[in-house]
Amino acid sequence: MELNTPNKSHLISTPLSQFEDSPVFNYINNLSPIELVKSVHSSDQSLNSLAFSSPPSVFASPKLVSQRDTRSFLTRRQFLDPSKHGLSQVKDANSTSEGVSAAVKLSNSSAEQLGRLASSSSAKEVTAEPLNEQLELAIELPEALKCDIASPDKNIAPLDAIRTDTETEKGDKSNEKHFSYESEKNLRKICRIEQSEDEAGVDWVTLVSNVADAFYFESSVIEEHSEEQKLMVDPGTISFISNVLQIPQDNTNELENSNDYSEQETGETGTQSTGKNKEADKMPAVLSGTLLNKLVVNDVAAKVDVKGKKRESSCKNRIRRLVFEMAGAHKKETACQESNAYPISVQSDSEVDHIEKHSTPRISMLSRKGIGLHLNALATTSSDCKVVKIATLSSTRQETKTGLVLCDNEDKVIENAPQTSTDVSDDFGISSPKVKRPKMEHVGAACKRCNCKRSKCLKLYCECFAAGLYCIEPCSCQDCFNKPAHEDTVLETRKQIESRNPLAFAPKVIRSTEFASEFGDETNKTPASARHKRGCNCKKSSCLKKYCECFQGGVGCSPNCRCEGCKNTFGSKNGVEENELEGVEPEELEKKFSDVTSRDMIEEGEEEHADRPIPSETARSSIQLPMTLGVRFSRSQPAFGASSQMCPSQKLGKEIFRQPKFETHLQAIPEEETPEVLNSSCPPANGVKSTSPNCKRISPPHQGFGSSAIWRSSRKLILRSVPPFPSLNSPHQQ
DNA sequence: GAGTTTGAAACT
DNA sequence: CAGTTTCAAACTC
Repeated sequence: MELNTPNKSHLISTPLSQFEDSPVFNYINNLSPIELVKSVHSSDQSLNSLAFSSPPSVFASPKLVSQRDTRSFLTRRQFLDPSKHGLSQVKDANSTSEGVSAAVKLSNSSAEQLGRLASSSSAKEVTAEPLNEQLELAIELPEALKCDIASPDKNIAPLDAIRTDTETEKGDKSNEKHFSYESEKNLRKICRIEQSEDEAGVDWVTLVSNVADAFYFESSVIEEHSEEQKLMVDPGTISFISNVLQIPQDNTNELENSNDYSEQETGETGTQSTGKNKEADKMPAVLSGTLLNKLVVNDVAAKVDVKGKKRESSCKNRIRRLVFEMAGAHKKETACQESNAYPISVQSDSEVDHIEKHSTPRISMLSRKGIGLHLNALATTSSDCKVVKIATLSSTRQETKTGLVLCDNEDKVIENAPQTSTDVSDDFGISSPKVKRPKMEHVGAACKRCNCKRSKCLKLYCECFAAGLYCIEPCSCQDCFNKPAHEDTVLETRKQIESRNPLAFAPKVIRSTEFASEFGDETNKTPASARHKRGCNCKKSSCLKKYCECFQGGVGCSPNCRCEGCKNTFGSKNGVEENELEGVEPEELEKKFSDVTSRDMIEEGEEEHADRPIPSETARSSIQLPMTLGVRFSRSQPAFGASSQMCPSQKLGKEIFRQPKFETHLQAIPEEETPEVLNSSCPPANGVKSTSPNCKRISPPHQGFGSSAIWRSSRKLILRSVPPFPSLNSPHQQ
């Protein structure tokens, strides 16, 4: 089923061979590796890649350009094969910050790049670098992207090295071939993903064929229309495309095994591809652009061939659907978890193992991908989740603009936290066959199609908007502006809302299980481990219906709740207090109070905590208190994303370090305070997290999470990755 | 599917 | 900050 378009790829490939034969090519090959290396700029291969993809976008509006750069970059990665990516390695920092300039450079320096490829062998060796470094790199990568690649990151170099492995092969191949090959590969991945994830019976084959057609079409037309198309492309589309491409890749990675590192990283650098490849380079960029056009801009791009248009439209819908479905699948899992009290473990053992093995690369991918996952969407199931979260955050920042993701109603993410977990797993390619969304039914329930009529889906009333998702067809909304076509409006609105409440888009439910799971803690299984950030205000539902956000999130009510007659089955405010307080010593109580107080200070909307009994969770060691304070500061910062991101990560790290004790009781303060994003990282609601066997395992040796030391390292990474409060609003922010 | 209930979000 | 209104989901019939 893989690809129906072998012919296409074949056609495309021919030019490459010719290219290779060209004198220029030979010349490049003959270039000494050393020289080539000089040309290389470590940090910014990615930048270059971006530049390649984005050149056309230059003409577009500034926003678009910036977005495209990052997005296109991400997209490219996906398309590029590990083998192809080699070319990209070298480039780096120099090029970058300016996507356009970089692009120009690329074309000019193609020869150099080719030479680099030749020299790649040396670079390839680098690949061997320790995973830790890779992780760091991966994490950092997002930052770099955010920065527009301006700052060359040393870290990046390793990635490049990794990429290089495949480069040698690439060097020989023509860009076009790569492109075709990649597209095919991607398609295959998609198909696989679908198969694995989607049993629903989507017509993947058709989708694939369509996609392939689209690509083909593009390849043929790109040169002619690339610029126009790009200009016309809707910004939202770009994100969309990136998402689509990315998702498949991730999944594929899993499926495809070991090459994750090479692939992922290669993908990044690969995009740059050697100079030879101006054309080749273009291809990925073009693809991204064309896809966008096809998907979104069909209307606009009248210039495209009729054929292409038709395909585009079909592809568009399908692609979207694909994306969402995938996301939805993840969501489904999460949803299931939530609804069922987390019957489903997010990750199977195998998954965990896989993650461990490949966590680093994946993380990097995520960050690079800029999947556009909203913070809300972010969630992690296991320790890996932590990393993932970070990556996502970074990615979000990178993309700067949005974080918005098209949401398929069917698969709509339930709620931030829960959803995220699955999403993340998918991103990582974690979604192993085993993991298949156990409960589609739940998913359906979890997935909500908004039905907004008066809010235009631009207010938090809209679930899609609140979740950082774009509305899609399944939605029954009226006068919807929450679509890629209105990205500017959406971003603007989001910005406004964030200005009012920086955590408006943060996950509402904070879960402490993450850490606990890592520590092998099972205590978190109890709903008490998770809490609603602000608490509910129920008066008539007794917190026994979905009207109650706590209940809906599968968490017990906390002292923060102002509910009346709370009977929350996940843990009533009173019940929790009683239970937790029982056996607590006076000292602990004091501590709890202090924690609560600190918490209150930290949390914006929260009120009255002091009055209320403090849950045992809150009570921790005296050490915690300081931590909390630290978190607060971070939170005070403006951008929700930043605050959430920064705070949580910091908190987490601190907690981990300082309080190993928490293994058993990690929940309390830190959790609540932790930014939603972080929280979300944990498996959705209830129990998924702690309950799932995976959680225990989660400590990935690979990443080093297993040991506290590792954690430290992870922490470092996290901190790095977290930019100082990037605001979603400013797409330009890098 | 229409109408009601509910509580969060938005507004004043 | 408190009170009120608006809104859309959740729920009921």
